[in-house]
Amino acid sequence: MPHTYEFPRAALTVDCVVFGLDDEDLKVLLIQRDIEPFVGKWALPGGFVRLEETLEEAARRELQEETGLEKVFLEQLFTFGGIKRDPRERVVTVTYYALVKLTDHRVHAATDARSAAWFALGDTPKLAFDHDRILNVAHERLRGKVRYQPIGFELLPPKFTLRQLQHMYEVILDRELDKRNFRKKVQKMDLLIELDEIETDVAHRAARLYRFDKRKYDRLAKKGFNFEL
Amino acid sequence: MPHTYEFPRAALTVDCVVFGLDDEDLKVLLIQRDIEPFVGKWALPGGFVRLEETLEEAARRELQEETGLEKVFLEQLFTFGGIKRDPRERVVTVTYYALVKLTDHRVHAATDARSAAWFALGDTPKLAFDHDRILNVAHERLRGKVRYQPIGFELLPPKFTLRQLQHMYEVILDRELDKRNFRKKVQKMDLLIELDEIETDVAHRAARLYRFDKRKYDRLAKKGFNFEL
DNA sequence: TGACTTAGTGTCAAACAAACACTATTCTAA
DNA sequence: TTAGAATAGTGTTTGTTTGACACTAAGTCA
Repeated sequence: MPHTYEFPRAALTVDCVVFGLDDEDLKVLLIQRDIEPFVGKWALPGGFVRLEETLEEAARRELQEETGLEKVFLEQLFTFGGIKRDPRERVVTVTYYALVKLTDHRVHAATDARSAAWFALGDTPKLAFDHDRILNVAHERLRGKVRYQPIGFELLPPKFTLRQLQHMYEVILDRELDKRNFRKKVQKMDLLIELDEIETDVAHRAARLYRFDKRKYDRLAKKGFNFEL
Repeated sequence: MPHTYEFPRAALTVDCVVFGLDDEDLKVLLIQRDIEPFVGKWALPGGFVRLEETLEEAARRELQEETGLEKVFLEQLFTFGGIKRDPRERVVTVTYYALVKLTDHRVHAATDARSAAWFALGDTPKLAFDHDRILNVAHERLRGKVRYQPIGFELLPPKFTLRQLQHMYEVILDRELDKRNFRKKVQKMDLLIELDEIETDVAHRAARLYRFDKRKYDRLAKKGFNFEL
């Protein structure tokens, strides 16, 4: 049990900002803390890094343990190392942001009885630690990155309509886009596969479904192609 | 001396990729290690984080101690947490990249007798640890970021010619730019202050000097202005 | 079958990007 | 002093991209 070092060491954690999208808003997944400090407060899912796992492995493990999520898009965000960010002792946290298809993960009773819930961005409670700040940084990163990397598709189901796609960008970028110009642009990129299917269960004319052509994108990206919305 | 914890902890370090620019190339500042492991090998300047300093403070302190550099542009790059990246034990490193005006810092005998030297990118020796990879990530980040944030000015002296500015972009982006189009573009941005001075000590017609108008940029950036080369 | 809802489509004008070449100024060296 | 070498500095044209803008088609529902 004792682990002794010549110099004092900071504790190392990972925290994840999980974004999901529904018909209305961009949402973030939070968990309610069941231990001190900040018992009862909402916080980002996360926890301590073990010596035998990489940072990303730690992030995925915590995500799975606390929210049940697996195999999600996950990317490192920033490392926060403020001296007093944890009241107990020095804790440095490596943060990640994740994008998930909310349709696949509607219900999320956390596996370990801790409660987890989706909150619309801009409607989140005050969070534990400096997690409000982390959430902010993540949101900005998402807004910035979505415009020049095709990560937005991670928020949509595999088959989607052009309207859903446009809506996703409108929500993230927080501005309206012109329907005709938007469609012109994405079609010209030639990264969408038009399917022989249309949406179902809508109370109006059904729209055509598309898939994102990831293989083609990866090929083009290697040759220096630049996705730009 | 004994610092004991219930669970084992990784050591935490910072490492810095310091970029400088001269008339020829983009350069990186390396130090030669004088302790194990990798004695004699070249490496990025860096060292252990102390409990009473933030990550950025640690990076600045190490930079000052090992290379004499102070008050440089410094931004967090990425956190590397591979399990075996240090042969001794688990070490997680938070990396930063710095941009310095090489003209101000031509000679860098390191203050603590460790030797430090500038290497042209693409002409660096094999580095200690995973520092080659870190250098690569930093180089890519610089290439990406220079196009939509006016950080390139950090590599130039306060007063510079349009030719120097263009050359800086050509070196970083690794492609030639059209002189007239380049000048048109930067002048239109209206972020350069034309000085009543021209360069000296050149064996040909002297060019006009300019300054980057940081105040104006900061004002515009707040209002959502987007620097794009 | 009429009303409602969303799908899907094209044109024009303005701004921007990319290609392109010559004259002007200063210094150097014969 | 003058010819040559080096870089400064400057506009136009053409094709491409962006942004504004409105109607018909298809399907659902009452």
